[in-house]
Amino acid sequence: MENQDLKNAGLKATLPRIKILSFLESSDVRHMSAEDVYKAMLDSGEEVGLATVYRVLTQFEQAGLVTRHHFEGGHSVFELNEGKHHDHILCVKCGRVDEFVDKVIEERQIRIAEEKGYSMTDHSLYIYGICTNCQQQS
Amino acid sequence: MENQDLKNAGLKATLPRIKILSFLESSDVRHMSAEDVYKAMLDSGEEVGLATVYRVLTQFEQAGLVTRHHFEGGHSVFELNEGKHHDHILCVKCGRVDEFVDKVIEERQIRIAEEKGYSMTDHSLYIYGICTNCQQQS
DNA sequence: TGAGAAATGAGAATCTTTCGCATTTAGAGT
DNA sequence: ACTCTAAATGCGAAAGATTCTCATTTCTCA
Repeated sequence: MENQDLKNAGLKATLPRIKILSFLESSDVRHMSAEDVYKAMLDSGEEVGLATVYRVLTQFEQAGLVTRHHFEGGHSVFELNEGKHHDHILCVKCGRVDEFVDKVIEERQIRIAEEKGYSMTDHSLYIYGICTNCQQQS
Repeated sequence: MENQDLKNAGLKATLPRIKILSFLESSDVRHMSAEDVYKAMLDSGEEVGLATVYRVLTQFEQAGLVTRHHFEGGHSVFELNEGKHHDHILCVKCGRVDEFVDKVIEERQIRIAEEKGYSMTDHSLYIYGICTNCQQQS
């Protein structure tokens, strides 16, 4: 039940939060902008303000329920955290997105932060390329 | 001479472009937002519009003279392309930026792209954290 | 069930970036 | 050097994303 997930995260179980969380969990699309979520709320007849969507997503991020990605074009997308951390590799032609995790890279990043005197809070790695399908076409 | 650099890049050698390029080349700060460049122009008494700064930086990017980075907070910074590739580690409190290169990570990335069937064209890696100075303050 | 704290909605505000258009300028040809 | 035309600029307006303000509503838990 979302109700409990929210409380565990230290958030009051309010209607907008429940609606948004359950929408994120039920959607097949994994990466959504705040606007996307807002529209989905309206479409399903819920009364939720855009400002609230932003607030809630930001809280979810801080609570570790979702991850925020800063893609090109100056807008962010949110992704539900299910399972473990991962990075992304995406096709510059068709937009396909795959995920991966690499222990070696994870470790090196921590090492680098240490060397530079930083206390690492987060990191983001995107590999851009052309996927198998698109290579065969051109 | 900037004049020739611009022509080589296929751009008319106009006053604003020359001013901006030579400013980028002479500054010790390597990462600057459009706003930073704009202010610098005003400070040195040049009459350049903010819109022009954006246009020029975008053209420079397309011409390969600078690289645009999408940092957190929804604003971009530009960096003059000199020398070799590198990644960035930045402080989420004060905005300080450091650079690094890690052979191991570079190699792993290529390997991962291969495994996933991608032909890698590019990649971006940002580590976020709190720098030495900011750790001591709070 | 009621009080107080926290959350929400709606629109205004902010911030970065882009557009539209009248005016100016670089650069090829004379 | 001089002129002409396309390209570039400056300015303010506009757009898009996100945040803020504050009056009103909703949770929580005693």
